[in-house]
Amino acid sequence: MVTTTTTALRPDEVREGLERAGVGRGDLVGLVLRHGVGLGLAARGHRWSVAAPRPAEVVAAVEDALRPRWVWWSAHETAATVVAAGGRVATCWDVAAAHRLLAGGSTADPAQVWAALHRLDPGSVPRTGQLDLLAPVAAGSGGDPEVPVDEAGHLRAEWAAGGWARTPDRMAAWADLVLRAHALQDAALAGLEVGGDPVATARSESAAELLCVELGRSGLPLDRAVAESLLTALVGPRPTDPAHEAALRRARDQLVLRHVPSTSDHDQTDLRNPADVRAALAGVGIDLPDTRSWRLEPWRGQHPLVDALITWRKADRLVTTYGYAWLDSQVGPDGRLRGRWSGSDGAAGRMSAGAGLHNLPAELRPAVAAEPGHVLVRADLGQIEPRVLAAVSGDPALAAATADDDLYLPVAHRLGVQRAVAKIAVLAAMYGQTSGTAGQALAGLESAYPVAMGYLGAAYDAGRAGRHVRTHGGRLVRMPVLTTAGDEHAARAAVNGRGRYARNAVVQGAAAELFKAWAVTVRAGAAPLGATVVMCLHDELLVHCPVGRADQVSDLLDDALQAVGSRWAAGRGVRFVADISVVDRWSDAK
DNA sequence: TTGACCACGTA
DNA sequence: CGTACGTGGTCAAC
Repeated sequence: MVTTTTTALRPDEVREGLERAGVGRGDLVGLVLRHGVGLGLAARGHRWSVAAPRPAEVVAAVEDALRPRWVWWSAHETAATVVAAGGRVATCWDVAAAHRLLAGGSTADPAQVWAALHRLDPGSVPRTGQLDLLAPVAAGSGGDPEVPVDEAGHLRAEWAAGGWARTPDRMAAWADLVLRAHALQDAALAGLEVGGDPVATARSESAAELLCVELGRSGLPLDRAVAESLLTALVGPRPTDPAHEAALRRARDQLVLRHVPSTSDHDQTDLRNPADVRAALAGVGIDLPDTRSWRLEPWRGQHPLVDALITWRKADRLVTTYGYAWLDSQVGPDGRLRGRWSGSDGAAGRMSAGAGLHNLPAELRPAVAAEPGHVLVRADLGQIEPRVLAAVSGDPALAAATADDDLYLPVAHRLGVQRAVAKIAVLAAMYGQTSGTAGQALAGLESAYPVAMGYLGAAYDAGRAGRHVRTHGGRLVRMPVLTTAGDEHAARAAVNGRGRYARNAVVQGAAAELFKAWAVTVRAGAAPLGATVVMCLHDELLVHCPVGRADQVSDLLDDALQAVGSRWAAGRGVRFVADISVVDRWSDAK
């Protein structure tokens, strides 16, 4: 292996070096960088270290000329610098994302990943305290501190804590390490036995992490004036100062409290305290185990307190979570709502987002609007979970049903039941519902779609037994270790709960993989159209684009789905459908 | 200050 | 006795 380390290269010299090493489109290039310092690169047995205050410019030069697959420890760390500088790269490998796929869970820092790839005990990963940071050289655990791997085979804590950027040689070595991590991950993923293609999943998940960085930076376009007027209509005027805010709050509370009988201590009733609310309800003869809205709903009209309370809850929710404070803190001066995006939070690997992006109440959605000269192209996957079940289980009968735009119609026909009954039964099967009216049709499902039901049953059994499961694309979903409570009944419920969790995870997780593959394919095709993905919501995509590109973006959304679907579920004969519409406001669609 | 619980919005 | 997430409220234990 030839190894060269050079410092103080210009961007074009770096590109030339990579070209001479034979790096072309899609070839792997390990990348680490630190803004204000420089970057390390590694490819094909070579390493480079570049002193550059704006390393993103070097990345951009290489991207434009060579379009490699960038390999980084994590997009959130490395790509953030590139994206912040306005840069854009096409493809990548995110070691942290690949690790979460391989090993489950959410922790994926370099030292943990390295340990897992070398089958070292995660608990033995060397850690550095603050004192060690002050004396970095002393923190090593044997051997040459300029070698990133210690004698036990772990990454050195001092390197992992940021010391990798201390010298040019270290940056080059750190870039070389990330390439080695990739090679081990690639081999491990290729060896998994699942229905899908784990290496392809890792690539898709990597791009999704990159998309998350971009989503966090670009944000969701919001019409501030509309948001402002919606809030005024829903929760009242904008408070002028804290005293005014408190007065408005007391006035809102009073609309409920006046219905609390004076026999009880209604001055003491705190509407935000469920125990107080429960006591107040008891005072008017309504004794409930809790005060959840669905529990209150049947009592609507029985006593004015209940009605006032339900109304108050809704408004208070909006004021506290999506009120003017939210608008002021989360929406930038450019009218963009920015949240922190995560590519695979939680167990099943769905995307998640902060700043209320994923639970924006329907009432506020009219405020999500395209900018002047632009439109939003909205697309949501139809009946995604049963279609995914057909794909991952390989059930030919259920796959045949996906030929229909409405999958529940052929299922209902086959079971000899109404569509509504069929739908409930299918959902019940996927989510593990045991109570309710699905019983009869559920039995029909077992005989009509034995492969699909067997797939769900196997996941359920694995979950109950505490065995981890893998999704179609290869994600490990870990089963929690149950705390052995003394109560026999509670223990049984916990075991069954874990079974439902696993049953749901293999469907929800696979759907998340398909969705992300779709989203990143759209991302790739959107760029040349001047379009950007601005929202991902489990089965729904919002793309912001110039008015004149709307038709092309619509086609892109459908084409991408067909391409991804046939690759992701090759040979399974499953059809995926999307409802696509061009709108000015998010709320205009459906 | 932190973690538990409640409650509720989205899929 | 469908699952998942994020957020913000109160309360009890620090």
